[in-house]
Amino acid sequence: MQVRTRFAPSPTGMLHIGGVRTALFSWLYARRHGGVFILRIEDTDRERSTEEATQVILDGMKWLGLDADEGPYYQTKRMDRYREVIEQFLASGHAYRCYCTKEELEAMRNQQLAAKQKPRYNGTCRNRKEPRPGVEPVIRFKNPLDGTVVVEDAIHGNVVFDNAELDDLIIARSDGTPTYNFCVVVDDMDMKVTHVIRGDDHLNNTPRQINMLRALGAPTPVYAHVPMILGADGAKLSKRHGAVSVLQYRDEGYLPEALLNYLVRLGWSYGDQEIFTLEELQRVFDIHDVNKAASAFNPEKLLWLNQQHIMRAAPERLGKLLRPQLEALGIVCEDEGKLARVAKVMQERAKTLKEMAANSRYFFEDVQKYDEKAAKKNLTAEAVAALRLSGDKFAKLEQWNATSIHAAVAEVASELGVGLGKVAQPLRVAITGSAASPPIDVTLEVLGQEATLRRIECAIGYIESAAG
RNA sequence: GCUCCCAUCGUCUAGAGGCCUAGGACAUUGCCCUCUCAAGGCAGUAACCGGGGUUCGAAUCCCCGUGGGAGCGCCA
Repeated sequence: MQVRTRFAPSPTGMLHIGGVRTALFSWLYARRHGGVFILRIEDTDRERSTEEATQVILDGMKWLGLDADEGPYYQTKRMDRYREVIEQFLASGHAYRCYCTKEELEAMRNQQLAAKQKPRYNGTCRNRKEPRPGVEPVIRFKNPLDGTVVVEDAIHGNVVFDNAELDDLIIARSDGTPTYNFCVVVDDMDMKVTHVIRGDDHLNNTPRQINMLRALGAPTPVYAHVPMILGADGAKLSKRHGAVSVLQYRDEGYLPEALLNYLVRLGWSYGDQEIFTLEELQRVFDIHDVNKAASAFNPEKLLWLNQQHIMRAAPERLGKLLRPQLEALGIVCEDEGKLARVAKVMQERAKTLKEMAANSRYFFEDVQKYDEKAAKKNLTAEAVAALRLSGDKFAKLEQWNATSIHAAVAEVASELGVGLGKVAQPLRVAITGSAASPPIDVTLEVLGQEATLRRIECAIGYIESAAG
């Protein structure tokens, strides 16, 4: 039997990392088993669904590379089908019209709550024969009154629910529109979903869905209720830490494979391995190995993983991704070769592409302003000799590469009788404006001879004017 | 309130009764490497929620607490 999984977000809020992780698990499981991954947009709540949220889902999935084999399906386009099944339920006696008013329901609720009972519909209209004038009825599913439902969950094992705990849920509102739990059932059946992987906040909905599936004579899928993601403080995920659009991670300079790698390790592990490529994950991921407990989102580990993936990424690709980050800083560079060279020397010293861009300015524009502390320490009167001699030697270099530059710097140091640092640091500040950069030789190589000489002159001028 | 779920370092996790003096990773501290910043290497601090069982033996199995979470909508 072919595995068919689905990701079924509702576009009522922005797709965030919690949703992405369930999507990832579903996608991985389908890929691992050569199955089909379906994307379904659950937009039956027209009030709260937004075009923007739908677009974020689509763009986010695309950015992450979680490609769907089928869909996106939209529930709002399947209304005729839902009506058809409701009619079928009504005809078969699995559902009935309920004429209780919202006020009556509300009163019942309050009464039950006051009596410390679980609020449930009491079944008043279950056997009603005649309509009630003046009331547009809702349609309820006739849930079995006794017996138990066992949810066979791939993560939690068997979870048993008493039917007596369940009530007759509304499957169609008085305006005729179908409700969530019902639509899910019809969709999962029609789309032949074999594995329902979703957040464990849905575990309680599952027995109702199984009962409806049975009433339809449809097979029950394998369920896997994955634990939720908590905020860094252990509380519910909020905007402060992670409940933001996934696209924000792209804009902040995260690599999709890093975000995915981070999320997959939340509740899942494979020995002691921390860093995975997507190809590896597709090979080794198994939903049965997912933990039961919720886990807290840790931005620092995400940052570390992002850096690890940046270090492993191809410079050409990083260069392309660096470009928009630089543009956000007002730096335009169309030279892809140079962008790749910069990325190559910067890739093990940036946790995000955004940070890489911010620390790469000097490769693209002359130094506007020296870092105060760095200048005070390194752009001193004593440093002038080293700068001047370096400049002279650099000017004479015919081969401009790290090896020749390194040799020149070493010569300066030995001729002046000082350590390498006494030459490299002033150069670094002169060239980059700061005390931190890749090794001075590769930095200068990427920068180019002309700009190097210009900036050395500039720094000497700065020192002399500061002294005078 | 009722039902369901969950519980190992600060965080993510390994752990399927003896391999546990509880392992790895992030973070943190120190050291090494070093032209700076990183990266990397080495070392350190740090956990089985509590109580009862079962067993020769429990982080692992059972029960009861406690704590956290979810659901109980004409929301999804």
